[in-house]
Parts: sequence; C-alpha cells; structure tokens
Amino acid sequence: MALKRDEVVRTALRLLNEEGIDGLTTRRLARELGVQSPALYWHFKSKRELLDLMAEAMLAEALPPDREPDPAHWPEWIAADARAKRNALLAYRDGARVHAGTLPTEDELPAVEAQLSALCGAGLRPRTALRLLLTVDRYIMGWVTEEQAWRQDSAGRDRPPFPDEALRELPLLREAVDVLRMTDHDADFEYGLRVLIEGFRTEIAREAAQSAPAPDRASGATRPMD
Amino acid sequence: MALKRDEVVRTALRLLNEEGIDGLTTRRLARELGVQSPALYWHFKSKRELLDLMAEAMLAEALPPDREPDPAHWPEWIAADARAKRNALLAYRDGARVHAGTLPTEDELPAVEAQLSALCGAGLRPRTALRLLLTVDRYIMGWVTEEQAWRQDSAGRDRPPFPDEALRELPLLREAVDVLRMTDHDADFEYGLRVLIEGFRTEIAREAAQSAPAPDRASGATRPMD
DNA sequence: TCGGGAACTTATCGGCGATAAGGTGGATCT
DNA sequence: AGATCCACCTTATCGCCGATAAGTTCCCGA
Repeated sequence: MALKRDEVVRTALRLLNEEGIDGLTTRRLARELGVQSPALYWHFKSKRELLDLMAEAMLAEALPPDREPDPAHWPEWIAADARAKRNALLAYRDGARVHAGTLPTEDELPAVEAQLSALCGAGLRPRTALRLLLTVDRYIMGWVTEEQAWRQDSAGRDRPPFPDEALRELPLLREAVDVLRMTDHDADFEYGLRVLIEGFRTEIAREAAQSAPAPDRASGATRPMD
Repeated sequence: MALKRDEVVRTALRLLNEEGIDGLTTRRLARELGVQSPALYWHFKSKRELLDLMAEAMLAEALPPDREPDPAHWPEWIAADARAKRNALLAYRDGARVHAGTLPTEDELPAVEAQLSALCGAGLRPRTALRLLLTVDRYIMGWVTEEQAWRQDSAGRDRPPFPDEALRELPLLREAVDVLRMTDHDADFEYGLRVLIEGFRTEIAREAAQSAPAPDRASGATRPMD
C-alpha cells in the first residue's frame, strides 16, 4: 500500500525529535521511510505543507477537539488550554518553531468559535475575547520558543551561556542566570499565565463597571467589535 | 578603506527590509556591497554572527543604553521599554525572527541589571523581577513574530487568509477575522501589555501582603508600591 | 627594497528544496 | 488473456545556499 500521508507525518515527527528542525530534510526523511526524496512530493506539494500537517498533528494530540467551554469558569479552561498547548509544543524538539507561521486548519476553527462564544457568554465583548485569546496564545508561543531555543543552546552548542567574568559587577543578573539554569520552567510559565489571566479578570471587571452604569448604549443589540 | 563591519551590518539591515529574511543571503548581500560572497567571511565568522549583530543594532536604535529606571514608576518604564522594543522589531521586516535565538550582548547586560535592581527597589523579590522581565519579553516576541508573519502572509502570499465559506457557521470568528484584517495592532498590543502589567501589579501586592501578614499596617515605609 | 598581513578573489564542496521525465506493477476494462 | 491506465516511485538534474581552501593584490613599516 506504499506510503500514507499519516505515516510520513508520524515519521517526520519522530525524526524532528531525534535531529531537530535543521536535521529534518526531505532527503533524511525519505531515507528514514526507505524511499527517494522526490517521492515525498507525490504526497505533499511542498515541505511547508508537511510542516503544517506536523504542527496540526502536534496540537491534535494534546487538545481534544470537542469541548464545550463553560462561560462561568473561563479562567480555568483558558489556563488549562494554555498548559495543554505549551505541553504539546514542548513534546517535540523545536515544536514552537514548527508551529510558528501556520494558520489554523479548518478543523480547528469551530473550537476557536466555541471559545469566543463562551467568553462572550461570560460577559466579554467580542473584541476583548479575541484579544484575550490572541494575547494568551502569543505569550505561549513567545515563551516556548525561547524555552526551546535556550534548551538547544545549553545542550548542543559550545556557545558560552554567559561569561562568568561579564557578570562580576552585576549581582542580580548573576543570580538571575543561576535561577535560569536551575529554574522550574513549568512554575515560571504558570506564574506568567496566572498573572495574565488575573490581569484580564480585573480589566474585564473594570470594563463591565464602566459600561454597565452608563445608560448611553444600553440597548441589547449586539455590539460590533470595535 | 575597504569594508567595515558596521557598513556591512547597515547594508544587511537595508537588504532585510527590501527582501525579507529569506532574501538575505550572503551572495545577495555581497553583491549589494560590490564584493564576492566569501569576502564577508573575513569580517564575520558565520552568518549567525552577522544576524546577531543585526539584532543588536536593531535594538540599539530604539533603546538608549544608559537609563536609570525609577523604582517608583516601574509600570511606566516597563511599558515604555516594551513599546520601544516592539517598535524596534517592527522597524525591520522579519525583525522578530532575526532577533529570535540571540543571546544578549555583554553591552546590554548592565541595562538588564539596572532593570532588575529598580524592580527590587520597588519591593519585588529578585525571582519575581526576573519573571516579570521574561514574561513581558516573551509576550513581545510572541506578539511581533505573529504580527510580522501575518503581515507577510497577507501581503506577498497567495495563501487564502481564510476561506469565507469555512466561516459561514462561525459568526464570532468571522467577525474576529474581519477585526484582524482592519484592526489597530498597536492598540491590541497595548491592551495586552496593560493587562499584563496590571496583573503583575496585583500579583505583587498579594505577594507583599502575604510575606508581611503582621498586623502592622501603620508603617508604609516597607510597602513596595503605592 | 622587501616581507608581511589585511582584504579580497576564484574555485569548489556538500547539501538543500524542488522539478522533469521516465519506469513499474497491480487493478481494471474489453 | 491482453491492453490500458494510473498511482507511486525512480533517476537525473537545476539553481541556490553557507562555508572553506588556496591564491592574489596592495599597502605599510622596517
């Protein structure tokens, strides 16, 4: 039955973990599959398409597609989804770089719609709901990208992490670097995430307090996102 | 007088804006400088080193090196620095991708130390101060990376931004996409940044309240913030 | 005057993503 | 049974990339 797209994607993900994104070439992948590299172009129109499918598969593993987020507890599932996404990206070497620059698949759109809907059900304006999702998402991407870049540097490279002598007169920074070396990234991510969600909670409360007592736009008509 | 490193970096930055990061090759850059491509390797040991210097130059343009951040107003200068960094990255095509994966130069370290020092002067624990800087920085990187990726997609590519027909049953998402198309990215970034800083402010207040649970609220001296 | 090094050239390497064109084997049609 | 077709793969090749090796030019100081 020859190759199947799914088998190629799975092998590519395994290879990604073994070699990193720079080692994931069409020739290397083809060798792993026991074919010649142009054979891959029968199944994928470009390497970009393969990377997109890899990114999709990564996230699909961690984010079950059909959930009904509860408006009443949005901070909880926003945080849970954020953790799940981070874990999904961390599960593969250079996962964040693979994911970067991909647009959501059509299959993923309904989940986003459900999230927006639940947030609006919690009283957020659509624009605010969108901003919340985008902000959290970009925090995750920025975080994991740096996390993985740092991991790669400290592991494979001979690059000087920080010259000790440069930190002589910078005690706080020296301590910070030590912290970075030993730190519990999970806890640090969690901290920033909590701060972010907490900030949204108060911001939203302020928004609600501002817009509720003002009688000027009290009509129930759906408000545009502006 | 031949080439100078600085001239090469400046030309590389100009070329980056004209061609994007994928068009920035050693041969193209050499052609722009009127030399052959191996000549560049006299001045830089690798393309990575050139990219590092480009990243450094980008940020140096926007962040004056010698400032004395005021502990009393940390939210203000944290926000101001964040805006400046975003602007610096936005000033060049693919600026975020160029910056990604670079370690801070030795010249940049004292500024970080000063920031940490000011935050600690505001009552933050060193660990919290570090987390704040990291969190904000990663938010910026994540944000600008996506912002520039999206800009490139919508400009150069024929990729369908979103198939209209896929959004038929997803009204909130459709509205969201419209918003993304027309939206004021500055304002959205600003919103997330404000939320983040606001979250840190309350989180820090809670921290302080926990660590000093003694009933003496009379002395405001040790109070970190207003 | 001449040695030496800074700054560049030409030639070349191995590897990359991608395309063109040709082969092959099994299912299907008559 | 034999012809046909096409899904799937091969071989050959293209143009580009970052990088290195080795040779050339030319200025500067002793």
